Amino acid sequence: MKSNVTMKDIADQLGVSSVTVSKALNDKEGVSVELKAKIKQVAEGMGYRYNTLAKQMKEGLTYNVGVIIPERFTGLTQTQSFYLNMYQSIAKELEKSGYYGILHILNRADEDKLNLPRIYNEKRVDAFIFLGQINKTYIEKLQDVEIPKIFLDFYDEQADIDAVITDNFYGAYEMTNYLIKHGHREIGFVGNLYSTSSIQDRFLGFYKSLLEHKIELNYAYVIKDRNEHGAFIDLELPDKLPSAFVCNCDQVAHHLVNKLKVLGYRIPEDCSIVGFDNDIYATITEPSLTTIEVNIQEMAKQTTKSIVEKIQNNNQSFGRISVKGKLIYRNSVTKVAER
Amino acid sequence: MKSNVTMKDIADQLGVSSVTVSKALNDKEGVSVELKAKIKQVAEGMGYRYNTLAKQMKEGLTYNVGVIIPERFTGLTQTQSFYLNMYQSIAKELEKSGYYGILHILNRADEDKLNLPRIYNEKRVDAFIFLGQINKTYIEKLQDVEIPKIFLDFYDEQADIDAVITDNFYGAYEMTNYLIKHGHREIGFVGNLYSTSSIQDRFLGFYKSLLEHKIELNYAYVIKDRNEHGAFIDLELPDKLPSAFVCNCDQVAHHLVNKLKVLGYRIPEDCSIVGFDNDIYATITEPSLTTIEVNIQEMAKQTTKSIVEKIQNNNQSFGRISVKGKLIYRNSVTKVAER
DNA sequence: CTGAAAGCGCTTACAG
DNA sequence: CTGAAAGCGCTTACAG
Repeated sequence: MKSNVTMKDIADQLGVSSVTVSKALNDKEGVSVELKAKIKQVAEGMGYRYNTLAKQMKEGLTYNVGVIIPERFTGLTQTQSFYLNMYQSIAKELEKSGYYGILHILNRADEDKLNLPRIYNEKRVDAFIFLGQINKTYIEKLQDVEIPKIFLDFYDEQADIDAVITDNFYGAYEMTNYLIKHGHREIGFVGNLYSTSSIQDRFLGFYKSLLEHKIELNYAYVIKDRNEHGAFIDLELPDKLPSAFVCNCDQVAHHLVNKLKVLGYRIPEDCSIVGFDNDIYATITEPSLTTIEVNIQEMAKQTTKSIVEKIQNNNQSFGRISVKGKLIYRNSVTKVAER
Repeated sequence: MKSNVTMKDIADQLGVSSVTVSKALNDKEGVSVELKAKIKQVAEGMGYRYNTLAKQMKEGLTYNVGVIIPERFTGLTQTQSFYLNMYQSIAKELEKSGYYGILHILNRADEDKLNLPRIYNEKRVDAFIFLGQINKTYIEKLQDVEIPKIFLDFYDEQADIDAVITDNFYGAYEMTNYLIKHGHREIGFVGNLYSTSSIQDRFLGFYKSLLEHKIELNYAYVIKDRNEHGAFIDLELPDKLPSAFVCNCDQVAHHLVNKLKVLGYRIPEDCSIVGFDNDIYATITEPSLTTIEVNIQEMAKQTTKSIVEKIQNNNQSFGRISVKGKLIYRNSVTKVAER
């Protein structure tokens, strides 16, 4: 069980050349069936482990993909398991294709100073997946990056970079339709419209539903949930509450429900509330939240498929892929009360 | 900005040798200050990126560490962000030392069939961190693995493999002391004693506290929380409730609180309950849970430091490192009621 | 201070 | 079917 057994060692053992050993172990043409079997058997016996580095060097490919998550989405504060779950799914999918995902947390300083990850400068990865919205200026800086890259869970219209996103627009649209079907006409939205493209699109889907139903958008009902750094802020409620709120995510819906309960409102009797994401906050909220489930696995699958294709086919562009979510019906919505 | 600029290209550009370029870029001795500056400048100008593969191959080291998490700890079911958080901390720490963490989810089939991860057979990693308890037989199989390895968050007495764990024993001991100080004499424990070493140690810390206070252990108060596959089961409560329960983790404490509330008990007035981990379940439970905070960052730091040392110093052994947790006081404990 | 030579462990043409 | 030669992009002695 020596650790540094090479093909040459196996070759010497059998009195053949290392070329033949290479062919045999890789199941390539040009080795007799018997010799191939013999070689494999000896390799096994000698405890041979294939040295990927040599192949990588020959090809100039690492078979690693960098997955970059901005630090602000990863705080050790309980939340955001969404991104880690996504990373996990990606790691699994990549492995199926013979690739490996290297996680890099992009800290705020590097993001501000436009420092590219070291894994890039050391040629440790063949491509990048950016998971979670990054700064505008950093996105511009990415023009310099000469390997394939994909945005995941956000996109940028300026930069011509392929993206895989959840169908935020349609999800919020469907959700709002659902509320309207329940008689709601005064519906608020909770989220900072200038924070991320996801929130923006969810807002626009919400707005589209209002437009279709000829319901006027009341900006007094649009409530900011976070500051420009993405940190949650205290929710400022309007004097008069709408009969329902569409929240841009479950966590904020959770905050809102708790805040309203403290103020003496009953949910959903006095106010219906819906979330987005179907993360842990959807089920721990009392009442449990009607929400949109993001299809993490499908998103990971699409992302992996696309990035592998880009690596193998000359970085071809595919544009933007929207992965549909699914409406999950729970207990935070009721028919609008007669007033 | 050609992508495949090599040291040779830089050398040719300047009419020097690639050896000199190598020395200059690595800040080694033997290049004049002016030439070094010149070389660095030209490298920058040509968009040179260092090719780590060549160095890796020369050294026979990848500077990658495999982090293995058994699948059962990662289910996409909301929970277990603990392990992913730990992985994230490890990835960060490794990067500080010039290493990168490759996540591999060990699925049940591979675990049962004793298949070693492909990253091992392809020599893609220099060492392994096993995060979360694995099968006994798989642990035995690890004897064959000829690179450094560490167990994280569990250990095995048979296998002589170094481990970093949270101080389960002392944490539960302290917690139980705390309950006893509040007048509790009838205290239950919730957890399957045969499931993991963590649960066992927490139980034993709990038991030590009872012994020290001359309180008899009542097995009717020891409640199983999961089956042998680690899946949670329905909690079977004793006919007469103790005045307090030490739960082996926050999630189970959360279940227990909810179950007792449904049965009409008030927490903590009728029964005090404490958890372990200080994960999201500790704060979402109503009342919030008094618990032990596991120091994820410190554990990640110790693990990384140890594994890097093992890689660099001939796999030297360091035994077992216990990282102390911290008692977090919340609202799920009260003085025992007079009966 | 500078560089020619050899080598890390494979694979890819190409020749026999 | 089998193998000698060259090369992937560096670094490490060693010589000048």
